[in-house]
Amino acid sequence: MTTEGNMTTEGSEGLEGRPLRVLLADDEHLIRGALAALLALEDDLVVVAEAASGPEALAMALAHRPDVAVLDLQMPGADGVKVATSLRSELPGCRTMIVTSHGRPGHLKRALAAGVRGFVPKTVSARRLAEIIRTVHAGNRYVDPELAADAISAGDSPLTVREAEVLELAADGAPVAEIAERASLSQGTVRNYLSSAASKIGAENRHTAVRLARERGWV
Amino acid sequence: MTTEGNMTTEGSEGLEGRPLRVLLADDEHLIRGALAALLALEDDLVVVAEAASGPEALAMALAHRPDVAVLDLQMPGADGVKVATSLRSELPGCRTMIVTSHGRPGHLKRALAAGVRGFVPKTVSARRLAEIIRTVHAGNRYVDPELAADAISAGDSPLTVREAEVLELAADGAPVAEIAERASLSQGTVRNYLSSAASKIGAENRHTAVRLARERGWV
DNA sequence: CACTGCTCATGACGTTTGTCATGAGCAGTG
DNA sequence: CACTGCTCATGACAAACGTCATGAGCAGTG
Repeated sequence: MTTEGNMTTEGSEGLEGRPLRVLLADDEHLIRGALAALLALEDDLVVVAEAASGPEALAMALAHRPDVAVLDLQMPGADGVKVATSLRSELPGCRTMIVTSHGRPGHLKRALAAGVRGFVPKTVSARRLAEIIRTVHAGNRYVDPELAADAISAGDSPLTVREAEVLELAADGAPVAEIAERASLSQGTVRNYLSSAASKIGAENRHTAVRLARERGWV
Repeated sequence: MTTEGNMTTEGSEGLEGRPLRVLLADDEHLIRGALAALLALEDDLVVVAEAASGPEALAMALAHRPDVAVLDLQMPGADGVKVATSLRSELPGCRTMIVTSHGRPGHLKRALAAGVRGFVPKTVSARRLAEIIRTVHAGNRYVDPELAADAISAGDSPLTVREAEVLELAADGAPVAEIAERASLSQGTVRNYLSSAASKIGAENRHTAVRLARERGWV
């Protein structure tokens, strides 16, 4: 029922002698395999490589030189954006796009800065994903409207580099002393950064500040 | 390599006139659709319903009366375990199983207590998932070995009811005063509970305590 | 060059936590 | 019934934390 039949519309991109080569990177076997199966139904697409981690995705990309790399945002080793950044320099001809489960606004900015040309949540249908892959391959960009709206409403991070850095070190609930050591800063400085970051974010303490910054993709 | 070839052993369940009816619930369209496509390849399985949220899963189950409900752990509305609990009473003939992305040990216990008969991470292959669906339908249980090992090593929660309760209220970084108010306790009592919980868990402060308790599924 | 903003630091202050001792009331168990 | 363990509370003390004022060095901008 879910698979509407327009199987007849084959080779819409015209380059029938050279199908669009896709790399699939996602740490969840089940999803990756399922995705590969669905994309295989599109006859102008061919999945030439699969990867389950960031580094593996990179290696596979270099080995198989796909046209488009579809990267999961959260993967062990290196996340999708990091992989995209590496690919940009090491395999410039390869377009990159990110798929994500729970899209935080900030990641979109990071992704676009990394040269990613597509950014979609996993709530899209496979049919649509295939379309977007073609769009991206054609050199255009595609960003999920809802994700884009979120990113705009979340706005830019008001945090300075160090503030964000220190806040991130505070993420696991470590005491100031430990943060100071890990950041090679004095405890006083750490407290100052934490304090200003929290007040900028509008949080009462650093822990809620961390949470809010996470939600807005500022860390 | 992972797919050992026993394709020839078809119809192993014998009931060829009555294929195994499956309900699929996952909030991610892409994954759900892909999964449905993959399961459709197994000729003794048929996906009779799909749902994108907890309540929808419940409604769909009651409407289509599947043999097995495959539920994602994290869904909007009500999580997989809650749906399983409801199904247990409202549709006793339906076996339930949970698939999860990032399996926390504690969920397994909750799931088993809710009468769930299968618990697998999304890292399994579709072939294996199909096998497990059959296993579950046959009345047996299947729990991913790695997840089971994690659950065992994480052990039982050492926290008392109130300790866990207060810890949960502390989850979003709220100050003690707010926790006390929300729990209708004195601030001193809250601090005591927080303190004892943290020391039981082995954390230096309540924030890491919350994090660790979360990881172990104790909250 | 003056100006602004980020970085890093110190010292001081009051508040919030974590920790400990102590005790009362109230289940459930042997 | 004695015992144990959970619940809730209070008070007190030290340590950790948040906040503010202040200042030096250093990059980038107009």
